[in-house]
Amino acid sequence: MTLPTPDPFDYAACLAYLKRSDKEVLHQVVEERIHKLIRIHGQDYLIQIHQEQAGELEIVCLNSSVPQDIEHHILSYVEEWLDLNTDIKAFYISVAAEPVFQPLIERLYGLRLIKVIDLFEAISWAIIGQQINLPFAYQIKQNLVLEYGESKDIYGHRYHLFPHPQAIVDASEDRMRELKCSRQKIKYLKIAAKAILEGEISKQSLLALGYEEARKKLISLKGIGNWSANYVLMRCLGFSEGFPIEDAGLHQALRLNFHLDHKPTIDEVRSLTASWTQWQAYRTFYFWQSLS
DNA sequence: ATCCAGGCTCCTG
DNA sequence: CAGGAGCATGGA
Repeated sequence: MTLPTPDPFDYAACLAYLKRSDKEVLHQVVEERIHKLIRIHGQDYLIQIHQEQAGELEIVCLNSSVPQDIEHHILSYVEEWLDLNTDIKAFYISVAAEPVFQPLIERLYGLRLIKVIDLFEAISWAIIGQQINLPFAYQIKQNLVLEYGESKDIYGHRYHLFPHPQAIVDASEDRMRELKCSRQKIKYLKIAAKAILEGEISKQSLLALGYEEARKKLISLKGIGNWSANYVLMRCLGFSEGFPIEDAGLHQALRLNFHLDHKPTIDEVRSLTASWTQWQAYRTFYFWQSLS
């Protein structure tokens, strides 16, 4: 299968983002090729993504043949994952008058906002990441995936899916504590898992609500505050207004790019980002990338 | 050692 | 309603 890529699109920048933790177990990058196990209609496909030539991605399924009617599901998955349908030139135009973005755009030109497709994974990742450093968050996520996620052995390598919500609902608290989740995180993860199982929230229903109502709906879950809600809105649901303004990484990036001598207070953050009235998600993502 | 991490809830005054 | 404690662990 081949997938045409939009202009601009920087495959190397995607790879750099996807490779940012060696504790990532839900995909791997091997010699410029991305490998990921995805489940479609209960069937597992190990897909490999590679850019053979500019302007298109080659997608191969490594573990089975792909039925005709599944092909477009896989292509849609990759399109959404790598955010190929967003007009990022419009983003560049929108920030053209703001000097702080010029070096970022130059350096990250063609970088797209990599998504987390699965809603439960996105919410869980937000909960896991609350108030701890990123390496530790990756450690916890890896622990949970290895303990509760389904996996498949293919050609001598083990590929994992993020845990199904039911597996987290059923999980013992003691075991989750051993896997480095705090008592709070355990409670919040179980609440989110239950909400998804019971259909109280779903990707489709949140998308239909629109940004502001979806934000409120997410915050109505215990353990999901403004930061987590906006994180999910930007990384999973694709809302361009998604803006986790309380984010510690964003604050560091603001300090760096605005050459401040201290980490900005929340009021200073609001002031520095007062002009961010559109493309908040991409602005945040590019600021995050400026740190690495 | 002390402080801060891709925060949130709950409790105070 | 603003402000602060507590949560839990790891890295700088």
